[in-house]
Amino acid sequence: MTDRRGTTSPAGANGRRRSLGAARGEPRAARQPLERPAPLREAVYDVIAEMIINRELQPGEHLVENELAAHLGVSRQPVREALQRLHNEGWVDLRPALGAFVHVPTEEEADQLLSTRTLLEAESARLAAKLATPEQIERLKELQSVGEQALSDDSQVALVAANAALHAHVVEMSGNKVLAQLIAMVDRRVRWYYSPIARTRGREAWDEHALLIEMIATGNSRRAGELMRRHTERTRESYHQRRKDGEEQDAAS
Amino acid sequence: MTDRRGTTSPAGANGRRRSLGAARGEPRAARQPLERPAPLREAVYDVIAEMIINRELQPGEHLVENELAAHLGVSRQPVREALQRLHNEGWVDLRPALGAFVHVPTEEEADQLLSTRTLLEAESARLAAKLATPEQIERLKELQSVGEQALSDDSQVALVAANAALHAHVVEMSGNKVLAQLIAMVDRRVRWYYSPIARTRGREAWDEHALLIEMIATGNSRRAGELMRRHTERTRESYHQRRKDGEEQDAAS
DNA sequence: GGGTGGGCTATAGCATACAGTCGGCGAGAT
DNA sequence: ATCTCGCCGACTGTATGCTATAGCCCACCC
Repeated sequence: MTDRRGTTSPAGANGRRRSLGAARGEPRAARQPLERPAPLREAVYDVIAEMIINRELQPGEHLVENELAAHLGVSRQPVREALQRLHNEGWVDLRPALGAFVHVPTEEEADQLLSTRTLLEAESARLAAKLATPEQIERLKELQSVGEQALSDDSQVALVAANAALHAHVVEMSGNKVLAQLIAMVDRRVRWYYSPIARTRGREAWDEHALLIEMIATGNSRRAGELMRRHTERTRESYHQRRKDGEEQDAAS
Repeated sequence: MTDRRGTTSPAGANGRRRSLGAARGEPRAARQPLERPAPLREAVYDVIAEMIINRELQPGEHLVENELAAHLGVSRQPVREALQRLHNEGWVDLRPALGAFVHVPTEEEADQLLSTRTLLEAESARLAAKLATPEQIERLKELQSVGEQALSDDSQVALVAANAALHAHVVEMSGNKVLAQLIAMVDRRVRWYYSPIARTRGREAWDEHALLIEMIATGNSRRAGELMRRHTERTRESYHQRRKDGEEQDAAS
């Protein structure tokens, strides 16, 4: 200890774990003085969450700390911390003395997530209609046209992104950060469950969006909330429908 | 340390924990429901959360890992993991390279938590009325009388506990685990904010409970939801009222 | 042949060690 | 006297080491 200047060998502990830096997209060559360290655990969290969402890690799969650490080029410590956080947010189950397993979604859970989301999103729309500023409404309309464009282009990826952006903006307009936090949590998991079965509802959904924006713009909070409720409710129905279709398809094949 | 399980075992490759296994295993069929070691991090989490709730740790206070670890007789590792979880649940802020600080509640945040709670609790009451079984309704009435008893005894502690138990049971009756999880999260923080300012509303609140239970028992979901909404809304109002009173008192003193 | 217990291996949980960074404080310069 | 710069202590972030446990395999017993 206290070997600050004198004995610090310059050769020790330098180029390591750079691969992760690249993985989380750090194209900068020059550094800014204000640049925060950005803890490794954050990067690890992002990577693992990503792998879970796009099914690189299957539900039920055992996540071995050593493997992940080796794979990512870091020690077990940041991996553990990332797993903790993933656990808190419902992505993985942590069985004492056994470790982390990718959470296995159940149909019941998906349904509860979807209906809870309906509740929260409807409230956010209601509040948004109450508090909307002209700039925010303008922004909403922009996002709507982005979605329309994606629809014309028939670009699923862009459509999903536009949809998320629009909903996120409504949530932000509600001004309720607690609500926003809960929606963010629920929403990500919804997307995870939902993704293998269905994509956006397309035309129909964006027509509903247009109407919703109209209500928000005119400050009709009651109808805005109601519309959003129905809107997300339909998404829920389409989830069940497509899941059923999927089963039938499975049975047929 | 070493006050947990007997940790002074010689690292011998042969003399493994035979004796302990036999002692714990006992004959057959006796136990082993799910006896798990219960990770240290859990215990640490509970202790720290408790300290935050009852103001042993003041808002804004810097939580130094070493101090906590020494105080609790464990290493920094479990402490760090507990802090992670506390961060995810909004109890502490984690500033990179600076460490953990007890979250400083703002009035805006308290209000948003209270109104979000209103939304969630109302929904849980609505669902509870829809799905209630006779046994659950019976249990509700029991809890109500426990509350009435506490009211007669003028026991604040018992009253708070009874109130929490009743609400928790309604939530459980809703059958929606996602909703329950969100409410649990929001509710604990509400209690934290609320506790220094106000206690339960007493008589009034329990009259409202009685009516609510009536609606749940008769399966009137619409009115049950509405009642719960008003019920928690009044709690919110009383929060603002008492906070204002407190300010005036502060100014006067 | 089937059940049972011992031992082995892999892995989580916890502890310790090390390195980098932040903020403060004081000595020296202006 | 005030400002600046470099040193220092403290603490976090990361890595590594150690130990106990869970689950499995196989040998052994019935």
